[in-house]
Amino acid sequence: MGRHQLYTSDQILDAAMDAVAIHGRAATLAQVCAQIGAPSGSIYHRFGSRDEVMMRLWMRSIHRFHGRLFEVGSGQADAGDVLVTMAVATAQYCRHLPREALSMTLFSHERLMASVPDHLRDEAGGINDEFFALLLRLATERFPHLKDDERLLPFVFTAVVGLCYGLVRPYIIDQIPVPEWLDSVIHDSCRAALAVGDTWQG
Amino acid sequence: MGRHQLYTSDQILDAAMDAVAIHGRAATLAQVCAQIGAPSGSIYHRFGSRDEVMMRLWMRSIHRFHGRLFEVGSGQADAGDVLVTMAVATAQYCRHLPREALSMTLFSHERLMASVPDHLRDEAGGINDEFFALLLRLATERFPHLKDDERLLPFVFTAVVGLCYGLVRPYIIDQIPVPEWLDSVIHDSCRAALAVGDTWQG
DNA sequence: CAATATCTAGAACAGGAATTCTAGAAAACT
DNA sequence: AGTTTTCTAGAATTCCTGTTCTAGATATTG
Repeated sequence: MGRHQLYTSDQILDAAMDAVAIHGRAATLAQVCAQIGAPSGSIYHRFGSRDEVMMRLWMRSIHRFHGRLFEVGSGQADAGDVLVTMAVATAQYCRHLPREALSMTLFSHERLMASVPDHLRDEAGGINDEFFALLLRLATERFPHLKDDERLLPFVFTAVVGLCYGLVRPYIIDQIPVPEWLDSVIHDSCRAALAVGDTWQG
Repeated sequence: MGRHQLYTSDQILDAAMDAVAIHGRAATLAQVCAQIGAPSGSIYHRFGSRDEVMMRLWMRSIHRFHGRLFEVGSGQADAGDVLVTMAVATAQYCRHLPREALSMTLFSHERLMASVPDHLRDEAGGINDEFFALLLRLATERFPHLKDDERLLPFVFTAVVGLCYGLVRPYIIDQIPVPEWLDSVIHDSCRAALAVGDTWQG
């Protein structure tokens, strides 16, 4: 019942993604509106605030990205190989979907939780849970001797996601194509980074 | 002649650095003023605009950082070792001076040049020149077979600065201490990243 | 000491952004 | 058809920020 939506939520988020690509992370709601040709009222009817629009965009990008990582990370190969493959896949994902990747750079998870609308706090806070669970499984398989070491998850996250994301980020921000040769750099440096864990005492 | 400065330019930039640490990169001039207890007029008497304050802060941080890298990079050791040492030194610099490091994240060099006050354009545009010259010297020494390859500088910059900076960045942004173990991760992964260049055709 | 230059002080101004509000259009339901 | 619900439309409002402006304080110069 009721009138059909002229602009779906996803279309609005797409517009926000475009606006961010053009005007940077400080993109204005007016700029989002201009991007899709919608009046501000329609957007406020769907989202509670500008912050919520940006937050929803960020969360959608993270979810899609995690979806891709799950595809890669669910393989049955050796855990070490899977981890390296995930790192390379991250680079490829960013190369193919640069605007999605750009949207992921909107917030840092920490600073985010400081100023979230309440009704999004839980959802935003737990956004990494599933992914971290997968990562922890692979990590303990790869580094059984660090099973109870609290550095394990931060370490593996850094070596796989952090390293790759850090290398790709400048290209994403400046909207320059991610060069192909970066893949082999990521592959080798990720493998080397993981190998550091082999020298640690359990 | 004239009255003494109650607030030096450096003090104002320090205040801006604090404001950014507290309120993020969108910190307001009013927040900068509050940080040092100065009225806006005093700041506008020294700097032409808010953008110029932030730009000057960014440039000061970059210069100080480059100064540190020059100390490390001017050693007489093997070029490959020097490059790896520079990467590790970057991490250590960020650990010891996290607010300086945070100020460096204010802009990307690309997006910067889009909206610089004219009288700062030259200075801002050439800020990396000296450092790139050093890097190019080390790069050609380490990879003589890539002397005329245009990928050389981007590649080495990525493997040394980009990789390290990418790994450290999340800690800097979230103002979490950079863990000690990151140094060995950076050391090994930087070395591995550089080794990729050995496989390239000149 | 007068004159001048430099800086501090903070009120006043202008513009823009987020948000709210009211009216109206379009579909679904009875 | 009439009623209700959901959404569009965009003008109006409020708040806040960057910037300007004028007055006054403090040092230097002759």
